[in-house]
Amino acid sequence: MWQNVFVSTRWLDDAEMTAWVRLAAVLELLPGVLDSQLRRDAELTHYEYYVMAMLSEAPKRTLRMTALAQRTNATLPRLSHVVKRLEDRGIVERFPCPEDARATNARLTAAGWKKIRATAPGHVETVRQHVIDVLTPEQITQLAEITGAILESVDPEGNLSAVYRR
Amino acid sequence: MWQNVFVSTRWLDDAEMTAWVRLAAVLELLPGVLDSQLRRDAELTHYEYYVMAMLSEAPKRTLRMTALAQRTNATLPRLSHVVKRLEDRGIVERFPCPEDARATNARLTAAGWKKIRATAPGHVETVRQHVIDVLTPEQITQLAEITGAILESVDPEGNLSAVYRR
DNA sequence: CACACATGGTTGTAGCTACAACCATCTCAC
DNA sequence: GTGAGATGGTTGTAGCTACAACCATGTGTG
Repeated sequence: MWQNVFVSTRWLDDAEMTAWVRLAAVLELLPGVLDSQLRRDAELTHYEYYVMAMLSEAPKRTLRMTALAQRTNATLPRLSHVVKRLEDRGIVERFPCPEDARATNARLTAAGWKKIRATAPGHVETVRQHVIDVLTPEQITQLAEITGAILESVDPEGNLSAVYRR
Repeated sequence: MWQNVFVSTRWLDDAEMTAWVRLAAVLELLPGVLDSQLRRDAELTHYEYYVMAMLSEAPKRTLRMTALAQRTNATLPRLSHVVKRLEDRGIVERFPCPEDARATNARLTAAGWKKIRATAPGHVETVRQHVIDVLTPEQITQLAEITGAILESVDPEGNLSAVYRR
């Protein structure tokens, strides 16, 4: 039975294998690069930065936990732990949602707002250095198309952010 | 001074931002998808699978720890921990390198070889489903070029595998 | 209006990774 | 040949994520 699966498997050809091996390497290496720059310059993980960035763009710098989890591509438990730590550091604050007693709102504090404004330039520079500036404008467009297609298969119900939907 | 940095920052335009946000989402979501399929079907993380795959392709299914770390894009401490666990499970075995008493060789056992042969078809199918088969042949080529460029900036000295060098 | 189920969120814990400290062996200049 | 530094690898530990269990509130059906 395994033999049958084995022989019927559609293995990857050379071009496919090259693309996949490189993508896997990016998956492995790029997060570490982003994390260590943010860690060094702002004592922040990339995910923490993303949480702050999403809050900073929201009305009143406030979002419900569920919405924030969607925008940051994370599960609720993970977000909950992270927000607790950010709260302990005075970067965000949590308060019950008035319209729905089950829900919790997270808001960026003044200190958090100041911190992300100070951190953003260095982070953007890192993203430019390792991703944007090494690609041509055509490749930027291609990358958006390619990642869009991958995301549709990884998150078919659109559970996550609408940011990347096309 | 920060003001100066702030105003001189080259922010991302719309096309750049779209590409980056989507890539960041892929970075966040795809590893989880790969991990959970392998975890469910073979009690393996994606990284453990990769370690086994690299060994399975090597002469005598044996590699030195340093070479294995390079091929799997990992640090030596990380690899050391992972290999110890795989050794406890009877999937790999370690023995001192005859030519260099400092070095250690890792070898895939017969059980490990059997396991990866059983696991590979399902994993390849997952990679096809979420990456390869959602792209056109042109996009596969573009993806290889794009990830190649990113890897050159992330790993400029070529410390890691030659697999992705062009 | 009561019950079942869905939704929103938190908490406990196991397991993996990063970082630093450490040890052993090799290389080479003198 | 010996001391200094480089190389190869392991181990300890702090911190983050995944998963499961849990609780409170909301919603809909009879």
